[in-house]
Amino acid sequence: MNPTKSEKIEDILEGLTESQRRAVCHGEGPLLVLAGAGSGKTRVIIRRIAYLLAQGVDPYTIVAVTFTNKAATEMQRRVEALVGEGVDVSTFHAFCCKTLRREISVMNRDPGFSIYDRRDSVRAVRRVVKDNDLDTKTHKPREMLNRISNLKNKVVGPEAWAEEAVSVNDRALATVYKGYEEELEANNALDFDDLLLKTILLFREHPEVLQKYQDRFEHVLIDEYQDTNLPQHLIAQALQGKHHNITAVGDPDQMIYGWRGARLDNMLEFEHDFPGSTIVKLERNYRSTGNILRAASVCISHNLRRHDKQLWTDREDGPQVQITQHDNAYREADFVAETVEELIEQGTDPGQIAVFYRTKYQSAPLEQAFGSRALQHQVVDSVGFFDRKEVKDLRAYLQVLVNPDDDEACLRIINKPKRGIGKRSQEKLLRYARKTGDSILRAAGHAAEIESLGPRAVRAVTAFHELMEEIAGFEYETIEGLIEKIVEETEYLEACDDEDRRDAAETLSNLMGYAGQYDEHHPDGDLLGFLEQAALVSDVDGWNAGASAVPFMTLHSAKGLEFDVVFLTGVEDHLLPHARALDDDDSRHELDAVEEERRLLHVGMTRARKQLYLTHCRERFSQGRKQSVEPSRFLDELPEDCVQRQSRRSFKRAGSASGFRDEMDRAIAAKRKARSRSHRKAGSAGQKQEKKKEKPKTPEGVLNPGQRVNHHMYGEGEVIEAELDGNMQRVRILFDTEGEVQMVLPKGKTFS
DNA sequence: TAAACCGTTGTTTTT
DNA sequence: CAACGGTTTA
Repeated sequence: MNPTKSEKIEDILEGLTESQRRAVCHGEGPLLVLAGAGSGKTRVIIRRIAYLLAQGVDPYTIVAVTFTNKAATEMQRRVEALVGEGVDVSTFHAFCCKTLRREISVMNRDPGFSIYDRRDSVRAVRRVVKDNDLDTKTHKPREMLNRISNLKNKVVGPEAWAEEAVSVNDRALATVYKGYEEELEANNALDFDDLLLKTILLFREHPEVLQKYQDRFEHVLIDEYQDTNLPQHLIAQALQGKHHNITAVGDPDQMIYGWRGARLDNMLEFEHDFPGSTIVKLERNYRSTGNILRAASVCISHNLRRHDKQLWTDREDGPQVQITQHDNAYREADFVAETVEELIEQGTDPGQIAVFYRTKYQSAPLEQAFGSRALQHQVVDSVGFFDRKEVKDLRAYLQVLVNPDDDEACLRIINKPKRGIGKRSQEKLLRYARKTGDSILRAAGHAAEIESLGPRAVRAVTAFHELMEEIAGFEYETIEGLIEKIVEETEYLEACDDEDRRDAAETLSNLMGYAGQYDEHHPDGDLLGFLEQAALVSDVDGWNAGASAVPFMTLHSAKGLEFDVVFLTGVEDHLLPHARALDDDDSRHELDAVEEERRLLHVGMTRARKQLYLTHCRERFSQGRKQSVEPSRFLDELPEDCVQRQSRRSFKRAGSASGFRDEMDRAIAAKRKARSRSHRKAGSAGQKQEKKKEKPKTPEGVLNPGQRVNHHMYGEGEVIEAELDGNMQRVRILFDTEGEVQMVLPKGKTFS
């Protein structure tokens, strides 16, 4: 057509192999790309979108789906860089959310719906269980929600389940399921599963709506197809129903969300579900060195339920995979920090090193070890941030503004900060609201008419209602500004304990910062959009990949990423594979569960380009007790020629009960020393400390505000703030030349 | 009847 | 080790 077109297409195909090209240039009809780890699958999707656009396809007719928002923005950015125009890329949940906001009114639901996270859902289920006079001990809300979620993932609604339920337990579940759905509807809320499910129902019950989308989407592209569940598969199927141009990319060996309903069958039966499909296999790995790739391939080859696939590389062998054993998690963390320090000194960019673990709580010792060496790191855990109580409180205020029917949110904030509306009054309010069919907020407006409320409660509830009216009337330019106003108006911070206030203030200022970013990037965004984004974040979304800091993340979050150097910690039985995968009381088969854990390890290993470290401990604290642990059974399966095994255990000195000296020992010793010193100095001060509530503001003899320090990297500076946090002290130091730095040190440790 | 207190519980991974 | 639920206190 025009002269730049063929140039563009040449650019787009540049550097691609034959099979990658076949996928990128595929014409009409369904396409399945079976792409092994590191075989360039994301690249293939991006180039394929770019290729379609270069062919003159209207971006509006393309829908692309990724696993996380982060991957979505990244994909959009990279397509734009190639072709100069982007397409809309989102996650399944975000896509469904957008669609429902537009269309849900045909199902007689309000488009301003709230999105409930797991915690909100558990609370709702608990209320339903109680309302039905069921015992929360025998009918645990968490478990019931899990079962409900599983049913939703199988597209089994409450009515269908009620027909199937025979046993007492199952019938109770049917009751709760139905009640939970009613509760959601009354609150005008959808849970995560509903975003998918209601979209399916929308398409099923309103063919005219479905047709609109089928007409529109000439091309449907989906990444990480191995982790899609049944509802997602059905949505994909529905969307491609007219043009049949679906591209699904994935790797069955990287399916790690089976517990969330991911179905390998979506890929394995792709040809059946999408007649006339083409399959392209990508088996060449461009990412990892030979040793890493071979070790990972051998690892995954131990899975029985698997189609054989041989990944190959022509890259050099590189260093062997290092497997090290340590005494405990602190020494393990110390080893990681020490090695990272060496790597950085040798010129490795900290952002090209990553630390993975199976469970989030494993991050604590690592943070400590990195903090004490002043190594820049970031714990990738956005969801954790949005789970903080201050953040959830403020979000609930905003949520009630947007959706006054949301009783869950309203109950959360009705007495936060404390304003004299206790449990009893809340119950009365709730009962009244149920009776009249009003929301809690509306009921609060008629507090005086509720006979059971005493005069004091009536005053408190009315005051709350007036406060909410006031907030609803706020004029605001930015969401950041709105949050600030709410914090002021509610005197939220003033009501916090002295001890918590600093933390709360910091959390809220982070929230405002986040809101500020939203304001900036979404000039015409609204509160609804902000809340939606906050509700649908994934952990990695908050990771600043450009920062020169070592990311710490779970193996699940690591999917789709790659780094030069990878540390995989806690490779122990009961952690990886996790204990929950080893006991078979679950409905899922034990073998399946263990194989999923093996895939998880495989995902972690294949993230590494050049160097891979697998670490495990002899002992680990779990449930507050020290327990001896065994190396992961998976480690035995690795081929000896690719790995180097090493014990990094400390030897106990003869005659000494505490032979090895690690950070903990040193910290304890320093603390003892400090205490005895303060005993001498302040006489009874030490005894006071033994009493219940006398938390010392700053640790004795360690770092105190005002103190001058000298750090081996940052030089001289002054301590601004120091506070104890469990076994660590968090300090803020203003360095003379380097500016303000926050770090976490083991209790009792100074660095000069 | 609100709020502080205490014991028990259950602890993977996440859109 | 936290969050929740029940119990005591004021």
